[in-house]
Order: sequence, then structure tokens, then C-alpha cells
Amino acid sequence: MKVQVKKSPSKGRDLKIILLKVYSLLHKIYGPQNWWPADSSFEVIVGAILTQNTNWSNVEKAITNLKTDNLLHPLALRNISTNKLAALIRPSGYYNIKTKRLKNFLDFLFSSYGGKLYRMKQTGLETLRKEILGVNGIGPETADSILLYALDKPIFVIDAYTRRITECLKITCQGSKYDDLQLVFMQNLPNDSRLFNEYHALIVAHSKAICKTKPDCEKCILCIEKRRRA
DNA sequence: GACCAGGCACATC
DNA sequence: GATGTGCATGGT
Repeated sequence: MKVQVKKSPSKGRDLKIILLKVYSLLHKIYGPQNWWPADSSFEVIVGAILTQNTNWSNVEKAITNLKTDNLLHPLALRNISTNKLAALIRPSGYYNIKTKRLKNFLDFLFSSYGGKLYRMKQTGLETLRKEILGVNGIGPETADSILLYALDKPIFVIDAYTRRITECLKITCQGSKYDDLQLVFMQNLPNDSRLFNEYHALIVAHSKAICKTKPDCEKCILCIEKRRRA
């Protein structure tokens, strides 16, 4: 598989060093993130689906609605009507399609694992990823968020923030495919779910603090460090 | 009022 | 395989 990586300086050993340096800088600035912001693995899964193309603050409103009705459990959520679920998650946007996606995931969870997340956790990463990607409405980012943050599997999550930061630092080309971008991280970092978890969370923290909708290279410590070393 | 936010599936070419 | 479009709310 061809990985679209800029020729210089992000190659081979350099890439490993750069990725670890970026992690080190972010960790020094923002500290441990202890992600995902949720009380349970199931809440992580629901949040991962609800956050698709949506501001997290809107997702929080929907999560709060579900918590208030004590519905953040697989069986409870499986048993409520689609109309009721749609009404509760309305603040997260795209509520009709997300209702279907939540129900699709629950159908999969119950048909394949009897509704038990601990049974999912016992399944190997590659098999489980294929299964989750087979659920209509679950794409690579949502699947990997579930695998890493809900099921503690060592896989790196690529999202809009990750894409933006790697393009800005010229680690990858603009428009790189999801799997290629993921390989850049996974081939150049130790295969450690805790590291992948913390790294992605730090990228989000940094993006929200500095880059937001577009990179602000004047304030960005990563860009400042890059310029200093140039 | 316009723009943006932690995607994804589907239709069309 | 690549590109365009629909899905929707709430904050800035």
C-alpha cells in the first residue's frame, strides 16, 4: 500500500522522531487528557455515532437527554422507539439518520454479541474492525473511535483534526486517504492503545485551543518549533 | 444571516 | 475510482 508522504523531512526514521516529538510537545503543554469524555464504554459508542460531522457541545446535549431518561444502556436503548430516540438526540443534528445508525449498531451488538460489550472486547482487532465497518452508518473514523476508546484496541483514530494537523506540518499530503494516514501513525509509533488514545486526544485539545477551523501557525507551538529547527 | 462542526451512504459519471 | 449531495442542529 502506497503512503502519500512528503519527501522531506518526514521520511523513515525522521517520521518516527517527528511524531514522537509532536506528542511530547503536546503532552507537555496540555497534560494527560484521559479520554474519551464518557462514563462508560457504551456511552463512548453512542457519542462516537452522534458526533459525526457535529460540534461536540451539541452531542453533549443529546447525551444528557439520554442519561436523564436512563437510556445509556444497550438494552434500554434497543427497546425505545425510533421516534422517541430521534426526539432525544435531536440537538446533535442529523437526528433521523443517527437514530437509524444507533439502532443498526444495537442490532449488530445483540445479534453478534448478545448485547454484551465485554464479549466484543474479547474479539481480535482485525475481525472486529471488519464487523463494525459492516454496520450501515459506521465508517472508519467512527469504527476506530469505538475500537480505541470504548474497547481499548490499539488503533489510531484519524479525524478532521488529525488530518489538518498532519497536513499543516507537511507530514502528509492534502487529500491523503484515511487508511494511508492511519498507517503513517501506526507504522511509526509503538503499538500501544494508551499512546494512540492520548495522542489523538492531544491533537483534538491542541486543535480546539489553537487551530480551530484553520491553523493559526503564529500561535501554534508545533509550527513555532518547526520554524525554530528549520 | 453565513459559516462551521470529531462522517457517512448513496447516486452519478 | 472520483466527485457531488443529503442529512440538521446550535454556537459564533
